[in-house]
Amino acid sequence: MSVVTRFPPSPTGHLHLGGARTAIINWMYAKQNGGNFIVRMEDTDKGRSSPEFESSILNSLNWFGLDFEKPVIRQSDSAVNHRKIISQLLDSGKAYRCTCSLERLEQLRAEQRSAGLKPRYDRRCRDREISASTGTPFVVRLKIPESGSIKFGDLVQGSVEYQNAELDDLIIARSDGSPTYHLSSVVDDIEAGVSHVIRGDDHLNNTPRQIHIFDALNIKAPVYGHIPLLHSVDGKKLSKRSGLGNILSLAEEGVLPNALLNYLANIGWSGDNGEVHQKEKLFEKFDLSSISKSSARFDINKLYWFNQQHMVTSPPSSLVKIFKTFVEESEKFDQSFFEKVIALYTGRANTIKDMAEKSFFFFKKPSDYDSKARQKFINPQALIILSQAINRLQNLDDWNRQSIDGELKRIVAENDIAFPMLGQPIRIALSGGTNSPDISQTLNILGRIESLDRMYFAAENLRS
RNA sequence: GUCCCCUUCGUCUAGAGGCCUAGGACACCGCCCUUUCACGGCGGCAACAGGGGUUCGAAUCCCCUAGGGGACGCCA
Repeated sequence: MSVVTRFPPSPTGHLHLGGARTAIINWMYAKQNGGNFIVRMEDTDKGRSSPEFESSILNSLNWFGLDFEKPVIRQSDSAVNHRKIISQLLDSGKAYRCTCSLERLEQLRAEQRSAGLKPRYDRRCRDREISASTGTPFVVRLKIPESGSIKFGDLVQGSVEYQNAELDDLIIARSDGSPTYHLSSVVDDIEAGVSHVIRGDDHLNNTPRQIHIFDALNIKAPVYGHIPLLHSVDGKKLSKRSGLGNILSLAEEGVLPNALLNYLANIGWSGDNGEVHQKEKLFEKFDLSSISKSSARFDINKLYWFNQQHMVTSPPSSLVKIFKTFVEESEKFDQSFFEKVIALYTGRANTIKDMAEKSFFFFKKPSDYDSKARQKFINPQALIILSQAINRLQNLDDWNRQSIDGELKRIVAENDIAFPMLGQPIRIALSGGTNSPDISQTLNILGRIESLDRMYFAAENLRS
């Protein structure tokens, strides 16, 4: 049997982290087993679905680099098939028409609840043989056996058993004839030959109902795997409010897709001992059956750590494009300049955005000087040494890291001062503050003209 | 309320009766490296939810309690 997994978002919102995780796991499972991964838009809720969300979700998937079968299936396209199946179920006596009103259902639930029972449909219409031409609106419900149980093996949860007595006769068609989620989901899975349904464990309770639909259709149910939900830092279910409603916002911060992928795969699973891996390596090692059954919290710090690791191992040239989006007037600088700056900063930043913020002075003269830094390192003597450095660097034969470094060391030795006495004023002149990478590297990359210009300007303006 | 699932350092987890003085990773703290900021190296802090059993022996098996999550829609 060939493996087919699926990711069925409803286009009623952006792709959030929880959804991204189930998508990734489905994708990995398919890859691991040489199968196919399909994406199906569950857009039957016309009121809430929108094309904007649909493309946002697809964009997110593409950003991750998860390849899925084309074209993307749209549930609304198979409405005819769904209706056919519904009448087939009706004809075979596996389903029945129910004319109970919404009001009655609501009242029934209220009564059951107050009696300490689980709210369930009481099957009043089950044996009433209501015809299609009754005149009153009706829904179609599936006949669920009143006794016995449904048992299935779950890739994550292990062996799961539900008593049929806990279930009620679920609605498979609304009074307007349209199919409900359970039915369309099952029918579409059959249609697409889905072999493995891997989804959030909020669907675990739905599974016995769906298996009953498969049974009624005389078709073998797929293999299930219910992964625990991802929670936000406060332990609650992830929501748009927690700021993680859209994974594209992480992309905008400069989180690398592979880093997020790596992090997401490592939640609830450490068969890999938390190692850093690129996408291709990840699905070789990932093991669905060893994923934890308890829900996990999203930890931005760990994500940042993974991101840094991935930045460090990525060739700087591959980061230029994203990096540029954070730099003003980026067209003024060439590719190799970007690469040099990035190489200098990969180990010093959590995200590309962070990197751009920390290295801003490579692209823009500092507009002011940090007052604490001034106080600590700028004094008459420091200014004299700075001027001396300007002269010496101006006349340096070669402008490269070694020659600059050698010259600076000579100046320090001749003046018999500690290196910071020279280094920090230069740093302040170049960057506006006291934090920067290695000073000779910084001078080297910034270039002779720009460096001297900044130092000269600083020597003049730091006087007061 | 009812049904289902879960519970090991702050967080993610290792752990399938003796290998556990409970291991790793992130975060945090300290030291080293160092010319600042980082990286890196070394070290530290820190957990078996509680209570009963079973057993020579329990983080691991059983029961109860508590806490957390999910589900109970003519949403998906």
